[in-house]
Amino acid sequence: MSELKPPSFVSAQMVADRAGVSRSAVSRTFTEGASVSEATRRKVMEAANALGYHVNHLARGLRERSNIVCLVVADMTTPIRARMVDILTRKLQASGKITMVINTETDTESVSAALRQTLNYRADATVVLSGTPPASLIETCIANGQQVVLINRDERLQGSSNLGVDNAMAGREALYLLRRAGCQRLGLITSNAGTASLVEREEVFVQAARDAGLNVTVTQAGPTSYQSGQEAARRVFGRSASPDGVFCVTDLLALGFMDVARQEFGLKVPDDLCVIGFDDIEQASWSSYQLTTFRQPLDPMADEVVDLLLQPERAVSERRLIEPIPIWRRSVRPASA
Amino acid sequence: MSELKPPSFVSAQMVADRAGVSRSAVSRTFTEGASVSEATRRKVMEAANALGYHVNHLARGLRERSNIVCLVVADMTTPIRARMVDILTRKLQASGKITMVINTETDTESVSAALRQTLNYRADATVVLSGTPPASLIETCIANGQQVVLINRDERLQGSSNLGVDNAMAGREALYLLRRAGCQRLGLITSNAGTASLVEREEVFVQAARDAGLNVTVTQAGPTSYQSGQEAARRVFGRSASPDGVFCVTDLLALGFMDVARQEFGLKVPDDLCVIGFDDIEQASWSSYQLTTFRQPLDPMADEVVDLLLQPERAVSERRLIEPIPIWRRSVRPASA
DNA sequence: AAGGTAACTGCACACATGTGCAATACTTTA
DNA sequence: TAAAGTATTGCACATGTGTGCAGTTACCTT
Repeated sequence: MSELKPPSFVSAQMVADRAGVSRSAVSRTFTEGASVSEATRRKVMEAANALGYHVNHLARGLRERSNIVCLVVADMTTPIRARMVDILTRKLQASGKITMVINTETDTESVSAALRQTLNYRADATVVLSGTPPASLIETCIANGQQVVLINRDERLQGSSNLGVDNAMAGREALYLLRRAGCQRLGLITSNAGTASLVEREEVFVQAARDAGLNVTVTQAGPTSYQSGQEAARRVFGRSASPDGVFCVTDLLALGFMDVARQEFGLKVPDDLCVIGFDDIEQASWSSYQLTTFRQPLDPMADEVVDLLLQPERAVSERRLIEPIPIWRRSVRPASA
Repeated sequence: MSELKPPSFVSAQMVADRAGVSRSAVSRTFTEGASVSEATRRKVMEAANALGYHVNHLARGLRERSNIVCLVVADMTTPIRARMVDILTRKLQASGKITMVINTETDTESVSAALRQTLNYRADATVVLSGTPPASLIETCIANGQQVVLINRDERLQGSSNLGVDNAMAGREALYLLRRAGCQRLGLITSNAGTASLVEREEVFVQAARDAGLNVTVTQAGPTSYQSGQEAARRVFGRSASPDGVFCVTDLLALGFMDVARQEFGLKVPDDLCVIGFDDIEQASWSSYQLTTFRQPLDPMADEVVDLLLQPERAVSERRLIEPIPIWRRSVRPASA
């Protein structure tokens, strides 16, 4: 569409001409461990600085690894996602990679387009934070020698590395905490996202309750957000048999739920109502909330991702599970009254 | 350090061989508007799909524009930054660009490294969301034909496009709202970040108050965060002559400030204390806060950035100012009692 | 001083692409 | 049917690197 002139960058040849050496000398000057005499190196550096030369990583990427890692992510404004992107880009950078962010919707078509971009730019690896990539494209990535790491998507896709938090543990522990607090009528709040992680937390919680002879009212609101949490609370407390202990599969849901429960229904947390979330986003620690929750250990997870990328042979297809960390705050009573 | 084999991608030559045509034919098949017969195009597409071929954008980037845009950003977990990154990546993608995110600290050394990466990857353009890039590097970028867009950094750097919100307007309006609410003792809460934007909001507010014959107590806490807002509140209300109306240069500061004022000092908002923020992050609208604030119109700003990139001739060095939108909520009294 | 060795340098190739130019195949017109 | 015109194709070049290989230089040892 646009016939824009490409930017005119300075090439190694120009530097070589100015320094009066061969282009190879320039290349070697900028290559770790290559053999160049101190004299030529100095001449080259001088010319390079004068001209403002910077090695072209695109061209370099033609011969060897591109050092590009693609990050496929949706819902980037969600606090937990923002933190993950932050930490990942940081750690990837620190290990010499550069991050391309592809912002998708969670629908498959959109993710497919993202995966194609990954291939177009010859990324060494693709990290998928959200959405469900189609198996066929994953295979293409892997066939081309790319590494694929899926985070918190537990669809087992052949050849990709999987990494996620132990949702089952959170579901069981949440139930334990609520029971210990003496809650009689349990509730579970989830979104309609249908992500495997969310579903797993829900199912384990409900099953564990059933095993203990307790019933759970499941409420499914809209997308994973504060507003959905509010709406869920209005639905839950707008009728009889309202719960006195709820597990929200996400902190955002929990915070919206708490606000409506307190402000619109006059409930006291944790006296009348105990609330547990999941993620440990920053807002959960704010003094208005003090939400008991499970922290996703993002730092160790990101470390694990970087490790996988640096040592591809470690990339077993078996799923790596990381334990979430229970964060005890004041939205749950310590023991039954 | 690592002698990792580069991924083995399928090239246009392989497709050509399989389809029994020349490599040019393959190239033209994937080039908009090039001349290829329907028959060969079909043969090529078939071979390409069978092999899983994807055009190498790195190689393409050698001859023409790379379509890469670098986003230099710090404090990515801040809600306002996360939203900006989200919106920008989205819009850039929609206009055929791909985004490289470079996560920096705000210190100059770190930003310099980021700018060098930009040059290494032959980005068409660099968008700086945070930090202050050194003028010399900006010049290098521009000399190489790159476009540089600085957002909310009003250091006027020669040749770069500048874009930001009208901080002065917000400062003046904040004062007006507080005075109309009948506030007598004004306070201003700021961070120690020292960003030009923050400083400008502060100075305009203080000056406007002075012009009206009012005094303002300025409190400078730590970095721009909820915790700094809390700390500021403890400092402010822990002594005599505490304010009954404050302008916090950032929503995060305002929310922390409000929480401590209400929970630790028993103040009622807006009855005893009026609070105004800036940014309109999502949490400002949460029912626990209902913060009156000024919205950064991120969508129009991002549109403007994309426009600038697509029409470089529009990139005047003059600064583009966008008006923040006053968002009226309940943290300020509508009129004096 | 001769010979051997180690350090350095430059040539040429490979990497994957887009396109100008000339050659060829096909279609239309007189 | 021939000529003229048009659509398609392939060659070869250019883009900027890194590196194997061979050739050159400097230095050290005997």
